[in-house]
Amino acid sequence: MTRDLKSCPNCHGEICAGRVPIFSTLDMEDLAKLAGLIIHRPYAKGELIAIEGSDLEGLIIINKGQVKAYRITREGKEQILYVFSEGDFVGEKNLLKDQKATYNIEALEETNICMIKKNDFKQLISDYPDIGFKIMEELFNRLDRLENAIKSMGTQNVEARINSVLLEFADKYGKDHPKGRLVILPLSREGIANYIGVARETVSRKLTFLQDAGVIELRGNKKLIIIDKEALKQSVE
Amino acid sequence: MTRDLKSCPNCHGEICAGRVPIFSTLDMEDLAKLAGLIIHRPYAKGELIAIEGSDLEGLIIINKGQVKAYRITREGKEQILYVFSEGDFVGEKNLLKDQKATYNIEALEETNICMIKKNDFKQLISDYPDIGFKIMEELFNRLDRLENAIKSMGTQNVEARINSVLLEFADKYGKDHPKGRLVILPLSREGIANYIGVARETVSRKLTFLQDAGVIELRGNKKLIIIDKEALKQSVE
DNA sequence: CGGGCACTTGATAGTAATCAAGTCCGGTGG
DNA sequence: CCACCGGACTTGATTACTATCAAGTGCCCG
Repeated sequence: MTRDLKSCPNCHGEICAGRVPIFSTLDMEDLAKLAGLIIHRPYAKGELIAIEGSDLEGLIIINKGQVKAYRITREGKEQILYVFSEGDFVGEKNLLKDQKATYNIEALEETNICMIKKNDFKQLISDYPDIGFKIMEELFNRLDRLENAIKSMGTQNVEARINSVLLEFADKYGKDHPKGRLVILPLSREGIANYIGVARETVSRKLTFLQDAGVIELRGNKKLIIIDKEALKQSVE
Repeated sequence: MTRDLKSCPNCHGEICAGRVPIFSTLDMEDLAKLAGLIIHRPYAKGELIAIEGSDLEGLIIINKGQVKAYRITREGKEQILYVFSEGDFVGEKNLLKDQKATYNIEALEETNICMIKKNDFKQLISDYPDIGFKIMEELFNRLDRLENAIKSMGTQNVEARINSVLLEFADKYGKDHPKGRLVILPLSREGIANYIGVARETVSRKLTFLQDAGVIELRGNKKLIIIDKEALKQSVE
């Protein structure tokens, strides 16, 4: 993060900030002011944007692409906590406390990020309480997801976990399709396994099981079609 | 929550608000103003403060006592998400969105709460951005705990889960003691089991195992002494 | 002193992890 | 265009762990 942060060629500051939900309450004039505070930087697939235990200079906003936030467990396994994509922010925990990053952030594909320095951002929230509310709203969503994840992880219910991750991806990365909803998976089988905390073989088995049950249709390794969304929802709650 | 909210006999508004971390940046004058907005209410042990799916009128602050926040899983098991005690707040998710409560809140003992209505609180944050920052800080802490919980739940590592809950309770409910740290457990074995998502028998077994290993010493069902804190920390990370 | 409740302890069974082969697919080079 | 190669995925067999079922045991309170 201490490397050269050059302006990214793919986006202009104004557009970038305007696309982000947390700034949706700002008008053009405010956005223009904000644009000056933003630093851009591109990352290649597999490149680390932040490393657990290192310092973060500010808030990171995903402008294009996808990233995963993960930790390595004591057993050496990767536990993915979040998958973020365009418009999401990350690194917020370090805004208030002078805390080190609590997880690694890695680009899952070619990704452009915008960064706002800590103090600039704090000032921004003081000036525009609505931005603070937006941040809180997003934090509530994350808490919600984690609370749900814990509920399903607690009950030893691997099936429910797979189903809810499929529904989550259907929401974020799905397109409508004559047979149902076509989902382009941001993660490999192993990635999904690391996300929901099971072995990768188990993911394979459960997915083929779901296919046999007619709930989904696998289309190679990166795509699948959700045919019976209700069946997935049902077993989640 | 729509029942009679009477002023509680055990506390005066000013003191109540002053004791709460999120209001620590307010001076006496502001606290006095705030006091007028607060509604008090006592709850008996076992009484429900909020029910999943019902409306919440505002932010709840625990003034005295302890509460648990939990959901019932599809298998009919209770999944405890949080244990809150004096100075903690809860019900924040409903402040911004007009959302129903996402979990039940139940008093674990005789408990007094303070409540601030939604709109009053939003106004308060707009007027005092520092309160918003305090709230965010606490939300970050909760995210942290949940992220850690997921990490240890993902790895099938029941021991790590027990150890981290012991460390958590040692922090919040522990007192120093010649042999180590005396912890007064807010939850029964079953409660602990529901908190970390295992069977209650497993909690018993692991605790006796820890006692045999000389790491803790059980003192009846409600108290224990942590003798070797480092051993617990070690296996958590 | 007796009853009830929470906790402990033991035996069994189920589920997912792990270990171990295969199989499929995309890419590369002939 | 086809054959080969490597990586990711699938499938199968075994193992390990925890849930579940089932008795006990101890403690608190009347």
